[in-house]
Amino acid sequence: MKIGDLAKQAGLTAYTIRYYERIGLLPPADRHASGIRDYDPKALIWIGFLQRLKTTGMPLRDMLTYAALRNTGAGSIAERHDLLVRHRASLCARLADLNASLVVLDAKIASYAAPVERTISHDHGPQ
Amino acid sequence: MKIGDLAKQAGLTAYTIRYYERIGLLPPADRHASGIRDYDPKALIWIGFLQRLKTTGMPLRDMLTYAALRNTGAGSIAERHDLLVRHRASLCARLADLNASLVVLDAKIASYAAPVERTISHDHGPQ
DNA sequence: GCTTGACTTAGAGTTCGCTCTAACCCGTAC
DNA sequence: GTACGGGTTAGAGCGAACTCTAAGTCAAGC
Repeated sequence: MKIGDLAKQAGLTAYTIRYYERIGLLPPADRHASGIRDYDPKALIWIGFLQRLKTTGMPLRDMLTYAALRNTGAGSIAERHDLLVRHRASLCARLADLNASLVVLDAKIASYAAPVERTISHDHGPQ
Repeated sequence: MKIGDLAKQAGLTAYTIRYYERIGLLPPADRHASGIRDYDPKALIWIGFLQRLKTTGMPLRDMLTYAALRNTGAGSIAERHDLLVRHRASLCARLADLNASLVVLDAKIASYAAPVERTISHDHGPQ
């Protein structure tokens, strides 16, 4: 699987994949004789997980930490577990924050909705 | 109220407040005779709302649109309402996405938790 | 009357996460 | 055998949202 195919399937660009490899987020890919990167479809699973971490707001440097631990093998499982638990906590905090913001937003929308009707009936209404 | 006080109360820096004024997110502040910005405490309410929009992922340029509408007065209420409704939808989408990610994260954590216990009992456990 | 510290401005610098360019190579189809 | 559509590299550029610097002004306290 060439980099272009992997990129398409992952919803990334080839630039991004090379960038991830460069900073160490993806392991160096196997190469064809001519130097072209040749990916195992399993790479998609790892990339998918990275995308999850990303959408939940984890910065690349923390993903790097996680990736580095992963490369050290089973001995780092406890540390990886802890890292994810900490990330889970920050995700929950953000969820709570966003839910609170949703309430504020709804209140604001409601406060606009009523006056809009009044304005319409004053300015353009049937009477 | 000087810019430093406002900054402290809003949890921003004076740099950020001047930046917001420069790009049009905050109205030009009143000035002392000597040119120093003199804020009405009401500015805090507006800044607080901007921070809500920010934490819910609205980019500054959309806040600028909203601020510009607000400056045109009551005639823009319907538009402001629509802008917030659209933002609400994107917030809900993000909440759904994050909740889904939380499930994935929990699964991953669970998959680590079991092996960790096994590892502990093999390597350092009482038996 | 001088120091201190907060203010002013324009504009440069920083961080993050890409995104692209330039210059090159290489295998396949026609 | 050549054009094309990929691939390769190092490194520059970008957009967002600040963050800070430089050079200067000014008011209050000692």
